[in-house]
Amino acid sequence: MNVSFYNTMTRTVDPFVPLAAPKVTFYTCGPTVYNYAHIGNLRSYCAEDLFRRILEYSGYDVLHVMNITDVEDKIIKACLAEKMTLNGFTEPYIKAFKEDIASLNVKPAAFYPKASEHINEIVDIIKELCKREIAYKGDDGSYYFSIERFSDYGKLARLDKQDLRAGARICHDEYDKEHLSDFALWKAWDEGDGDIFWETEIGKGRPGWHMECSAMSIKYLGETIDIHMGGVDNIFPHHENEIAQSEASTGKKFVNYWVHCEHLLSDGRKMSKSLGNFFTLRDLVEKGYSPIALRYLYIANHYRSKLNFTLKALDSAANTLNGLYDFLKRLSRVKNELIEDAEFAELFARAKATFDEKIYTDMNMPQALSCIFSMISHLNIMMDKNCLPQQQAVSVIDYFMKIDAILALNLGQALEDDIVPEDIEKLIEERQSARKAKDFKRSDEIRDLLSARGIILQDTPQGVVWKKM
RNA sequence: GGCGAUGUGGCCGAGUGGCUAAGGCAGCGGUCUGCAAAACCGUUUAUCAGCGGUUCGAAUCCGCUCGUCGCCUCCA
Repeated sequence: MNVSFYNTMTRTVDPFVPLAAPKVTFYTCGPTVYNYAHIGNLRSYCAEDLFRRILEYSGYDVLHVMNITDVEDKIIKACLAEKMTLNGFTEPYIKAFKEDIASLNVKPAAFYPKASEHINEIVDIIKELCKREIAYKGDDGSYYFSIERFSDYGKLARLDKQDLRAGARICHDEYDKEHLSDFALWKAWDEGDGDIFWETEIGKGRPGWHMECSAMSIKYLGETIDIHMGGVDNIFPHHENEIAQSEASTGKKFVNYWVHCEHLLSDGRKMSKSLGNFFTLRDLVEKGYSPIALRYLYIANHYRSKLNFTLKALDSAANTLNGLYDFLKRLSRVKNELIEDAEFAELFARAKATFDEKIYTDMNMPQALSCIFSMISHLNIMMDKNCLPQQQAVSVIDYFMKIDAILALNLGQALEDDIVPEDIEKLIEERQSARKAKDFKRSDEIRDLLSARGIILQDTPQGVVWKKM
């Protein structure tokens, strides 16, 4: 199956052709670690994870690198205010970030390079850009990239250089640039930076924000990579600048495919603390939501559409997820003998083919899931009629386990045999005896007792089944 | 101010020229049950922000209006 997806550079859905199949080089912009990630940030990381998992599902071998921005204005300010070292300040947030994405079943990247540990690589690129006379040193000792001297500037965001200059906001503190839209590659030290600086061949200071992604992408993945992904708000200036720095210094194309994830809104607005619609994953977990329900909410919506987050939508996602678990449990209890059923085979094959087609066409998870739910409904009817053979139920379960490599919704957990404490087993038996004897007072007592322990009983025609609340 | 995106049933959201506008959640009805619950089945609610236009035909293309969102120097 051929994979295709929307490339921001071409603005079309393009067939994916990697440089050296089956290997795929994949770079994503990571967090700036001065705070906890919010659920808008996390949406991007989940979309990237889904993207990677789909590529792997289709047979590619993905080498994923995600940078960690640990040198930046806000970080420096906070560090100095709290009188901490850079690492001392950022490490807890890096740890929290990795915990957050792990709880969302985001696969770890192969490398998480930090800006602060790649100063040499950054300086080398700046030196190269100076040698090629594309970068210049300002009077303050900072280095800037001249967009005038890079003819392709603006090709990703489709901005015109003339407009950029005309539309740029007035900058009061950066007189040293030749043009307002030139951006900093290296920021010379000033008092505001305290003891956070590096002594290098190009002077005392720190890297500009855009440099790290160019340096790390080139170092870990090569001068030209297959895919670079991130949030839409990074298209300009961040990704545009990455292209400029990288291509101007190597003379080669930087990235073949650019993929961007849309924003998350909260209650129809941009998230902000003052509106009370600002959430971190930790906030939601405190409210009793499972990170996997949030993951479901993310992947059930197309990555290029804005997603309107509400607690009601998250409730809905959690309910749907429980429905999936219930369905799998029900399948696992099917014990019928094999009977020939051409209808099932056709239904199942069609659902699988549709699912593949949808995920491989610009990662259309909403439609892929839609076809899965239609199949579930058919299979439930077959189970209602007692005409789904065990062998087929098992093959459906196997399939769900297989696609969970993409969905990562812990579907396997639904099938794990819960260990029933003996006393619960006994109580269930006692209740059944009481019911037979029509001692409903006692049977209801037991039901309430178990309910208080978080056990829900289901009296089905096939017998009593229980599940945890 | 400049550029761009978007507005689909109670909610979340697919669908970008043509079968009866996916799917999920909620609601309602039913099956099951001693009664419930859970589970499952069925199902009500949309002509697609408003107005105008193009077309044999539009949610889907064009124009205007209104709302929301994003980018325009470091925010996923």
